[in-house]
Amino acid sequence: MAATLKDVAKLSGVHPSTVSRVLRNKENIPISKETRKRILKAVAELNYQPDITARALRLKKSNAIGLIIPDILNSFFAGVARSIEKECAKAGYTLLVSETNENQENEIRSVNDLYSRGIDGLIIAPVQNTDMHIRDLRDKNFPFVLIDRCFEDIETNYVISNNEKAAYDAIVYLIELGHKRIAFLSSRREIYTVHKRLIGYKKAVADFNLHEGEELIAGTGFTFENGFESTMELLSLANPPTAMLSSGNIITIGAMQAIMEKGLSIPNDISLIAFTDTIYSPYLVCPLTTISHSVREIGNKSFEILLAQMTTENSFPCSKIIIETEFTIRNSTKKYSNN
Amino acid sequence: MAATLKDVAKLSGVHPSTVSRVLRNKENIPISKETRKRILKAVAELNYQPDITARALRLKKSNAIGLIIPDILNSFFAGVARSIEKECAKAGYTLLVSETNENQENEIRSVNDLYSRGIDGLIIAPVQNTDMHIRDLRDKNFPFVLIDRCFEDIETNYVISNNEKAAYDAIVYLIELGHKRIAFLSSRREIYTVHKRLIGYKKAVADFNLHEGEELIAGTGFTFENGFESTMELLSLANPPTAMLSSGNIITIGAMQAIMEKGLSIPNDISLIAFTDTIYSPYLVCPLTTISHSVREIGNKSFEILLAQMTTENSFPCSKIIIETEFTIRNSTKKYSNN
DNA sequence: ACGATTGTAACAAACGATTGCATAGCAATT
DNA sequence: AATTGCTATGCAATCGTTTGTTACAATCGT
Repeated sequence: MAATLKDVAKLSGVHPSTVSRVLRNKENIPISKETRKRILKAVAELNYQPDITARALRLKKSNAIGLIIPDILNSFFAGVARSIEKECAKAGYTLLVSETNENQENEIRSVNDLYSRGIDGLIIAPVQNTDMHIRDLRDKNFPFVLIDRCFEDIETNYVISNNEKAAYDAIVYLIELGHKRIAFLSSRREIYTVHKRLIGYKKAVADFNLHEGEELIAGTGFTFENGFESTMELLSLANPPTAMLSSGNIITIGAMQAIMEKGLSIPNDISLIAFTDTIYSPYLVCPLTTISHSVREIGNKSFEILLAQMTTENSFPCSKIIIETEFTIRNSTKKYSNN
Repeated sequence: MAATLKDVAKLSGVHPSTVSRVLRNKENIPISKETRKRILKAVAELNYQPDITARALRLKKSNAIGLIIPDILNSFFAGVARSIEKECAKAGYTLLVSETNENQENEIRSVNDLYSRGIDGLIIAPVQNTDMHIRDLRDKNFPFVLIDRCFEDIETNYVISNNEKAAYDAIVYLIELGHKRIAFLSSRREIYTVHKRLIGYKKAVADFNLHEGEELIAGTGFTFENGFESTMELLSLANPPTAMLSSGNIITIGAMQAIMEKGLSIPNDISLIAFTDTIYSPYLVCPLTTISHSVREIGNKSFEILLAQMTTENSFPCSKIIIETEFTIRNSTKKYSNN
C-alpha cells in the first residue's frame, strides 16, 4: 500500500540503493545535485516513509527501547514512564511501554515479545517472583537496566532508591515524636523495595528497643483491599499501633479507609507516613507525610545507563545507582500523646 | 546472536522452510512424525525464538497495536491503557503505548513511528490541535479508533463519553441545591470533551436562566497551575461563584489549592463537582462529588471495534459509541445557604 | 510392471531497506 | 596516449521468515 524505496526509485528513474543513500545522507558517497533533487521530489510526491520493520531487520537495530512496569495506575511508575519517554524523544528513540499488572507471566511474555520485536534495550521494574528471564537477558548480553527493584544475587545495571534508609529515618522520626508502637504496612515481601523498607523498619525498631516480634507487621499484597484488611487487623490488636509506615500508594488509601471505618482520626489517633508521594498527597483528608522518589532522576539515570550500554561494544562494569529519597512532613504525623 | 530458523534447520538436518512449517503447525502440509520430533528437539535445544521483525516484514502483519494517550499520569488514561492491555493479551496482540504529553508534535511523531513500525491498528486519544495525521490514517484506510475525544468533521470510529449530558446533569444538580452562580473550570477548549462539557454547562445555565456572559467560565490549560490560577480569578470576582464544575483531574487539584489559599472551605463556601473520578476522590480533604467514565467499557469497546476493523476486508460503516457517565455524590456539594 | 497418486521435504522468491563492491564515464596527470 | 583517480550510480547479497512450486520417493491401482 504505502510507497517503498522501489516506488521512489522508479518514479525518479534511479536505483533503489541511490534513493536509500540520498535519504540516509551518506557523507562519503557522492551524489549529484540533480539526482538528489529529483529523488527528494519523488519522495515528497509519494509521501514516502521508510519501513522501520525492514530497516530494523537489515540493520539489526530498531531505535526503540522497551519499558516494562508493573502498574501503570501507580503514579510513581507513570511518572517514571513519562520521564523516560522524554529522554527517548530527545535521543531519537521510540519508547514502547508495557504493563504487567504485577503478574509474572505477563512480564515474561512482555520481555520475550519486546525482545523478539528487536528493541535495542530494555528498562524494567520487575515483578520479582522469578528471575530466569532476567538472567537470560544478561546471558545474551542484551542491554537492560532494572529500576526501582533489583535482584541482590544478579549482577545487573540498576537504578533504585535508598528504601532502607528512607524507612529507617521515617521510623526514627516517629520515635522522636514519642511513638512506641509503630506498625509497618507491607505488601509483597519478595519485592525488593518492600524487602528493604522492612529491613529499615526492623533495624530502627531494634536500635531503639521498641516492641519485639512481628505483631505490628502486616500485609502481603498491593491492592486497596490488601491495605484495608491488613490495617483492620492492626487496629484490632489488643494493643494497637499509634503510628504506621505504609509501603505503597494504593495500600495507603486502603489504610485510610480502614482508619476511617474504625472511627479513628489521622493524626490524632494514629500517625501515618506513606511511600510514595503523589500529586494528591497534600490534598487528602489528612495531608500525608510522605517519602518521595525522584521520578525524574530515576528516569534520566536509567536511560543514560541504557544508552551507554547500547552504544558501546565492550561491556563495562554494571552501573548501580542508589538515589536518595525525600521526606515531606505534612499533617498526618503528630506527637504521641497518651490521652 | 540468537538462533534463527537456519540454525535450527542445520542442527536438525532439514530445510528452514520445513522448520517454519512445523512451528506454524500447518494442517494441510504433511510432515513426518520423525522430522517433526527432530525439529522440535533442535528448537528446544537452541531456545529458538522467531524474529518478529522478520515475520512482520514477510507477513505484513505484526500482531501489535498502538495506543497513543496524551497523559499517562492522568489516571483516566492510565486506566484505559490497562484495560486495553488486558484485551490485547487475551487476543494475542502486543500493545505499544506512547504518551504525547498533550503535545501535538509528539503525537504526530508517535503516529508516524508506530505506523511505520508496522502495527496493525491504532487507538488514539488525540490532542486535537490539528487533524491532518488523522485524516491521513483514514485516507490510507488504516484501522484505528479514537477514544475520549473525536473530531466532529471527520468520519471515524470512536468511543467517547456523553460529556454534554454529564455536564448538564451536574449543573442541574447544583441548581437544585439552590446554587445560582455556578462556574465552569475549563481547560483547552479545542479538546472535544471540554468543548462538549462546556456546551452542556451553557445549556443548563441558559435553560434555567442563570447568569449571562462568560464571566464564570475560566481556564485554558490542563496543568495544576492552570487550575489554580483560573480558580483564583473566579474567586476574586466581585460576585464569586458558589459552585463550580471542574473539567479535569489535575486542574481540580489546582482548584482545591486555590480554594484553600483563599481561606474558603468546600462545600461550605463553594460546592465542587469534578470530572473525573479517581481512586483518591473519596479520600480528599473534602471527598469529591464526581463524574466518572467507565474506563473498562471504553477500553473493551475500542479494542473490539479495532479488532473487527483489522480482521475484516470490507470497510463497514464507522462505529460511534457514546458511553454514559456515572455521577457519584460525595461531600463536596451542598445546599446553597446565604449566610 | 507401469503410470498415477500420495507423502515428504527442498527450492527459491518475496517482504523493504541497506551497503560493499563493481563499473562507467570523464578529467587530470605523467 | 596511457594510466590514474575521481564522481556518480547500478548490482546483488543480506537480514530472518513464509509459502507457492517443484522434486523425489514410495505406494497404489489396474
